[in-house]
Amino acid sequence: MRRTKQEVVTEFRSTEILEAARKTFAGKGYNATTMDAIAEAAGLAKGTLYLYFSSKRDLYLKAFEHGLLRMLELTTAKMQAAEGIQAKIEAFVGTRVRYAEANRDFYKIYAEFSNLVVPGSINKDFEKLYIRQADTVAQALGEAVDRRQIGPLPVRVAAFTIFDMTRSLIIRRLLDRSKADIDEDIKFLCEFIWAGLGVR
Amino acid sequence: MRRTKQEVVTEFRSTEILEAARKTFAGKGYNATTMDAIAEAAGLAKGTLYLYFSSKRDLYLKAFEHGLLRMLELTTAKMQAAEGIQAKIEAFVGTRVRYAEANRDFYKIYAEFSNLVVPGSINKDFEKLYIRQADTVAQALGEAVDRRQIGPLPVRVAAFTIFDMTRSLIIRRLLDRSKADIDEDIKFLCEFIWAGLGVR
Amino acid sequence: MRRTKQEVVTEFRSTEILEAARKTFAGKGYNATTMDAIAEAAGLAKGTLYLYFSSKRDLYLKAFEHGLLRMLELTTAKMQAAEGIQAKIEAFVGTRVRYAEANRDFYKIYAEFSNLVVPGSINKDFEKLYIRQADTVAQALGEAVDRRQIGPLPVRVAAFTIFDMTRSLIIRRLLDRSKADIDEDIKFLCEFIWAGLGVR
Amino acid sequence: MRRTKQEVVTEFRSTEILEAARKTFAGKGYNATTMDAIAEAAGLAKGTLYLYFSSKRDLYLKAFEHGLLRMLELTTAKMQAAEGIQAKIEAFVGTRVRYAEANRDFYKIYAEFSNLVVPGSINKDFEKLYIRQADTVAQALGEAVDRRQIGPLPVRVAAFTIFDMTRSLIIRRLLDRSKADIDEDIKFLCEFIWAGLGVR
DNA sequence: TATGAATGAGCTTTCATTCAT
DNA sequence: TATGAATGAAAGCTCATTCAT
Repeated sequence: MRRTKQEVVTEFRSTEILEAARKTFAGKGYNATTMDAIAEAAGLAKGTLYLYFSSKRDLYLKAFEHGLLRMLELTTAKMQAAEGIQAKIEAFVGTRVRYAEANRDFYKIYAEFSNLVVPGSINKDFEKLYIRQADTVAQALGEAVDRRQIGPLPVRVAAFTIFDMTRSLIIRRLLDRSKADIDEDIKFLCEFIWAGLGVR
Repeated sequence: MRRTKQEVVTEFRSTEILEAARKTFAGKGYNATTMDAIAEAAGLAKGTLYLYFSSKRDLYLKAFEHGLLRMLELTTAKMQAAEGIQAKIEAFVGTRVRYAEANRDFYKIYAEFSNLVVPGSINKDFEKLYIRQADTVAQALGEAVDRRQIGPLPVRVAAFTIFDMTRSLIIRRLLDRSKADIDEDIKFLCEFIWAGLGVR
Repeated sequence: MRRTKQEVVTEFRSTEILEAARKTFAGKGYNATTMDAIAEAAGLAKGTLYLYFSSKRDLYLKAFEHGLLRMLELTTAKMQAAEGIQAKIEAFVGTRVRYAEANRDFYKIYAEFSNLVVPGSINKDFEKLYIRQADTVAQALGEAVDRRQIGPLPVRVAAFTIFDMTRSLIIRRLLDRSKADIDEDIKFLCEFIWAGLGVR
Repeated sequence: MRRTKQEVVTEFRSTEILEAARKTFAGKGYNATTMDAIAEAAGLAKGTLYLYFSSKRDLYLKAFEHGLLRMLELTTAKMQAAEGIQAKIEAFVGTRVRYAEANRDFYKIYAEFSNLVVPGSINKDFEKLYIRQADTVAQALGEAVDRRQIGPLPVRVAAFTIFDMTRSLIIRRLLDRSKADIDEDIKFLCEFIWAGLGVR
């Protein structure tokens, strides 16, 4: 029982730090963010960060992981709840765009590395997550093909495409390049995707 | 005439340095690349770099600019040569994907900052270029709408979408996430886009 | 109480660094002194200096400021204690020459910039101090004139002259150009000044 | 004869460079002046400077030496022409203050190092010149004492004092600390000195 | 557990000097 | 003689990480 208490405290601290890290990284980007800045944002001493995270890189990854997993879960849940491939795609796009909109800090972190071509230590960790996320779409598409809801198509390629289109929309919105209403943007993208798939 | 000789030498050195910079930046990314590394790659002393470029940032931008402008020109040329919106889109996608494939170094540099959400001094320089590139598509779409070749649609949003989809494909290929043949990938994307636009 | 302990340690470090800086600057001059050299003299790492002082310029100024203020205070105090303009001038000259003699390191730093004609960022900081110091003499002279202790004279010009003569003597001694006893030098200068003033 | 022609050309170039160096050093000070800047001011290539002067330091010294020697000659000549110690002192002060006023560039260079206490390579070269200049006054004072024109006094100390007072006045004027007319300033100083000497 | 002072490798940039032309 | 491209040592400053308290 006492052990649990320990854990609770530890988790509380961790969360606190991750929150501060998220904000700071989102505001300035990975390189321009200093451990000092994160520590200050967390109201802790710099050394304390190292009690909970082994390095800046680790902290960055963890700060990002939490939000990513939540987005993943949310997306999966909504997609499962949806009936039919069209609804599932709408669920995928809509959930993600809205989640990013509601968690701009998180997504800014994500965006910074999400299509970094340069190999780097951080980069590798993202690869798996990327695949995993795209796979949720691939699976749905595969099922739809099996059920003859849509014609045959290269499932993985299509999934990647849909995934990337969604991410691009999100980034466009984050950069204020889109002045449209969020629902409009989502609607346009979904129809675009749907039409794109339909032809096959 | 003598002046010209000077210029030739200068341009040669510049090109040499840009080449080295391109490779080094592409291999390690902006932050992890040191001026030392570039100098070594160019077979020159570090100080020499500063005779041709005023700062690391400048060198980075220039290394990238050349390739970007060529890609832009190439794209524009091919699009103008193409008849009809479908052919134009194919020209856009095909030219860019092939160019990136043939100039992986260049595109890796480009990718690093192309969707950086974090505000930074370098970032701003990219904004204009991004817009300019997407506009080539927007223009073509606009004309096509005017000529009733395609139905009415939000031209700018569609242009951004097409632009982003192309970039995403390129990055996917750069990251070896796509195992498909390049022509296949292009074909799939073009059809997807075309179908996506057609629905409207 | 704990806070105080902190402060004591911080002040100790600061003093330590200032001491090292003073010696190094005095030995080599501002430009030839490197932060590395100061760090080594202080027995600390280079980065540590920046925990206490924001820049080389800041460190220089602070190293110099302390001594200057003490000299200023001392001079003012001794002048106030003295009765009559002659005694006040003697106090001014004597205090300063003796203080400089006892704090050669400090004065060497001071001398480097004390009459720098070339405009520079550091230079400006000295201008005010110069004026302030000369004004202590100007005030005393003004009072003496009011009280008819000395005849009418251009108070500010005279003050600057006295101030500069004192500084020149100090520098002469610092450069070992004077072989005379310190009291002799002071006596000669005071009589010279006094006679110079008397004529008017 | 041909040799002479050579020399003339060489001297012409030297003078040209010295002129440029003088201006540049005067404007920015020794450290902030780059060889590039001097070369540009001289309308020559950087490498050319090294054909005439062995180093930056050498150039600096030479740029300064010329003006100093002229000032020395002028001072000596005027002093010799003057009758009586009072007139000689007036000649000394007046000549120098006016020369400095007419050659601000030169004097700014001079001032930068004229009372630099920090030992440095440049510094030593100044020592001899300083002594030599002060000695012109010492000599005149010595003669005056011998001829009973003034009472006995420590000749060297007095000479240094007069020399330094003159320099201080010049610097004060260069720094715009004096708003007085040049003749007024000279007159005040001469009277001050004369009275100072007279008492003995 | 929490601290934050201390570290020092590493960064970009400058510039006096050299030397092949 | 004149050039100016090339050099490379050296500078000031930053910051992730450590560790004694």
